[in-house]
Amino acid sequence: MSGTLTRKGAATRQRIIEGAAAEIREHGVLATTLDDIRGRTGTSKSQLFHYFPEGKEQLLLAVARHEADQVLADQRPQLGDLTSWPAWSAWRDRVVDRYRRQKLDCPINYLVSELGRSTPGAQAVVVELLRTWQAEIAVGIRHMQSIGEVDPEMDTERAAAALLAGIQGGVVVLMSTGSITHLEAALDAGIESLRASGRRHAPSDAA
Amino acid sequence: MSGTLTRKGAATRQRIIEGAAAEIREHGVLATTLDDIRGRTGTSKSQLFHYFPEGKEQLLLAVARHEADQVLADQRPQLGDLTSWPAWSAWRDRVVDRYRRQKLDCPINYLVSELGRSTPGAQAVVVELLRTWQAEIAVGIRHMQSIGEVDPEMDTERAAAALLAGIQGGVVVLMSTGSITHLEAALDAGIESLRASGRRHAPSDAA
DNA sequence: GCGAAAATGGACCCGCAAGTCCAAAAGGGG
DNA sequence: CCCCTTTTGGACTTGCGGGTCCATTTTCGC
Repeated sequence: MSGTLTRKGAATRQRIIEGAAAEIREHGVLATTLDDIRGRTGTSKSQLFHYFPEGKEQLLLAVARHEADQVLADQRPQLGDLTSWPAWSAWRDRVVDRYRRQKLDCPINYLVSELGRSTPGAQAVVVELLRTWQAEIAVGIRHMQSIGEVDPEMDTERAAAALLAGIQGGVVVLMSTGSITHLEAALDAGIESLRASGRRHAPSDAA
Repeated sequence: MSGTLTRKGAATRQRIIEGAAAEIREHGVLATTLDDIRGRTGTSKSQLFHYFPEGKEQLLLAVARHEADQVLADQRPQLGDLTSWPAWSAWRDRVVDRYRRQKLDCPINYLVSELGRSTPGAQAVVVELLRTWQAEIAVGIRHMQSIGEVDPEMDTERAAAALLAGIQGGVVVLMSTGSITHLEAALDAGIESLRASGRRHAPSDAA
């Protein structure tokens, strides 16, 4: 893997990343060995090191990037279209659904707890994910302010941060206990808080 | 370790747990080996297995219990006394402070992501911690309802769940990015939401 | 103080999983 | 069709870390 990459090579590389991601989702990073990945993807040890010369860490980082992209992709298009209360509600349902389906894993959480500490690269991936996520929520809030549905005095970034924190915490609780109610409660509370601020400021019936 | 445990033995056992906890807080579970613990606590391999015959997992579980207790202990007495808005504020500060100090680790988070999946015991520890935590918050909310500071119609458990999720998420973000603003924002938003509900329902000046 | 039980030291074993190596098999441009 | 590059297979090495064992010392009830 010195610059050039055959069509076949690129496919293999991608297969490795996706296979590794799946394996990790099922069994956790800790329990996932290169041999597991090798077995699942039908590749050989040399291929793993051919495409990821720096070893496991590099592979995990690639997986992390892939999963981080996925997290946001799974919220589209709703996340990019928070322009009415029904739209917010649709996004809320989308998020809940996404995590309800794959309750066991959170690609990002292990990322933080295992790679994050050691690898600066992993840190960066997570920071970027959270930054983007929060920014998109903030855009939505600002839009609601512009149409008079949210208190214009509200600190947009801080509100977005609180909502994002609620989501993250909801996911953590989901992973810990298997219960999705915290995620739902956090999302509902966050959104309701936005609506309430709007009603307080300029009571326009928005339902 | 067959039932009896000398005074000295008990001390050693405790030293091992605390040393292991510290080691894990500094370097993460993944990077902590029995030899690290042995070195740090000035013990020998045989002692580790003497006190934790089932091996590393048993030791980690003991550490988990210890850390879980610590989490709640660090919030006392404020957590048990959420009886006025200043008290809520004091608790909020206490939580923020606690996590500001040890930003790197969250004993519970690794617990979830690494032990949780494999060990049913670890799962139980976390569930219990979250349950207790939420219950105490709920008691605080109910008290505020009883003195007319929070909307009596509010679903107490759900509100407590949302607040708890915000905290957890704030901690996760802190660990990922090193920024504590999310934790602060989540706490502030959650508490403010409670206060707002009270003002809406029965506007008694509570500042 | 004496003997049993507990506590300790540390050498040793063993398996697993990351990483290395080389040689063989596509693949693909000219 | 030829040669060079990429891709692949899989055996092998190596180190690390969990776990075992036994001999020795300390503790403690009587």
